[in-house]
Amino acid sequence: MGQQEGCLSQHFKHYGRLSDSECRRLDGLEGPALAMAKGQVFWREGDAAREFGTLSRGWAYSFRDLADGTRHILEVFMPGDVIGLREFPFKQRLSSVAMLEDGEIRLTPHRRLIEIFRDSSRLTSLCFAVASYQQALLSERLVHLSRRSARQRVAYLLFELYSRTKRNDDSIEDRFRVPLSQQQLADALGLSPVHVSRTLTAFRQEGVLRRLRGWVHLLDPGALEAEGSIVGHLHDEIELVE
Amino acid sequence: MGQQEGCLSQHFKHYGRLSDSECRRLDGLEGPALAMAKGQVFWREGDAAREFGTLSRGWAYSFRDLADGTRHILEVFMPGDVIGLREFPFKQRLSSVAMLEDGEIRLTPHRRLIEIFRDSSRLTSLCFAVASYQQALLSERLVHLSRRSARQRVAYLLFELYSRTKRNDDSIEDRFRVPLSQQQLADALGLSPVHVSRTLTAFRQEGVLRRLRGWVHLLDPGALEAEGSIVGHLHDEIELVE
DNA sequence: CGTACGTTTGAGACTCCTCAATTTCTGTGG
DNA sequence: CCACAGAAATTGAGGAGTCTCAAACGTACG
Repeated sequence: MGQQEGCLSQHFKHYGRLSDSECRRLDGLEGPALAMAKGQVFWREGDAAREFGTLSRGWAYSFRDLADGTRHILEVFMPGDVIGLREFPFKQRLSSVAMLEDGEIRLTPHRRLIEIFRDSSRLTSLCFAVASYQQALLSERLVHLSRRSARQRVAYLLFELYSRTKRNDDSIEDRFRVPLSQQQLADALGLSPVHVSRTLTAFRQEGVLRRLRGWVHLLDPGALEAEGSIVGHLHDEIELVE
Repeated sequence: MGQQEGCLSQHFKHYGRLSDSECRRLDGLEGPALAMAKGQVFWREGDAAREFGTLSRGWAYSFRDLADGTRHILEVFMPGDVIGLREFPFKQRLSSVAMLEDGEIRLTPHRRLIEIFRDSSRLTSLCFAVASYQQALLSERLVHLSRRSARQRVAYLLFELYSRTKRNDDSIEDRFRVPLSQQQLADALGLSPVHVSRTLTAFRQEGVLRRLRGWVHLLDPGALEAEGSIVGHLHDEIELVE
């Protein structure tokens, strides 16, 4: 999942097999790579929504800023992910999106998607699948953030990122990237940064994981999975109907 | 939004204008009304997902039961709402669905939806809109449940239900139905039932609202809206691109 | 080498939870 | 219409978890 083109078809392949012509059809949608700098906000809540994006390099996140100054991170995107597809039917962005690090984004105008709708009900279903998977991630996070302890929340989010990393690259062992600061983890988990720090320290002292410079070394994946009471691996349960 | 047919087109109209033939096309999808009893669970997490539903009478909710015995309510459905559309691309239900009261549901097999995809890119876009609106509600709830006080959570949920009620029936003044017990409100808000009770009592004593027999009498909508820091009315911001 | 940012640690306060008892509501049968 | 049983809601008291504020420490980058 690098700078090269083909991210879109790569991503869609998670949801069902693609013929060569369908791959070409999808990859033909991708615009040129736009360079994005760390911290850059490239969509803002309320902006006109005329295209969706594919993150071809770097990590990003979507967020909402509230009146009281707090920020909530809704989604964390990793390279290869599709961004903003759920806003396709609407005129405006429902959340802002910013880069966690330097990267590249390729845009696809919504009208190209409508062409797909006209041409291929198979690809239409896949678009639905992409959007639904993201919604499933959101639901899952809602469940895990509402009535759960800080330990459970942190464990859940780290395990989600671990699972998604493995989905993209099966060769991943126990080290994976988490380029979020503790402030950002806190904003994603609804905790204070201070308490995120305490929780991570506790996990380190218990020998569950170690964190350094944007990487997590998972010493005891089982313990983390149990702590987060992960029911099943979402991407295993989600299978596209043929 | 009663027992009669036509719920589907009624619901879709929220997202864009429909021609007569499109209305007929949609309403032709609805199966016969199935009677459901209060408390009845008609989909269970993991069940095969072969159809979506339209709630033609009564209220319902979707939920997840966790290993530790807690339940989390993800969505609250009111008459006219579409249920389980987001599971269209998948084989299994991602959450269970149960009735809050007696009612009726009409089912539509997923393959009928694929026919729509083939026939009409306009209706395809509308399907996307229906799913995306529900996702927007979920995101909104995620934001409001994560780092907010009990007062803010309760205010937010009640105001969401108030707004959605008004979306369906503009003549609503200040009384609207909320057929959820405090236990169920707690399960939707990630609070204990005890604290929901205390919070509602506080609102009553402050003259914000009164609750009786599944109805809420809103004495001071502005106070509730401010308490929940509602940014804007979701359904105003969401407009389908033509 | 200095500055800015991110992380760690400590102390006290506050919100919300749990447990338990009591009261009110709702529906049913006499 | 009233009596009763079961469910739902209220109220109280004590405790656990997380927050805020503040200071010290570590790390990256100019």
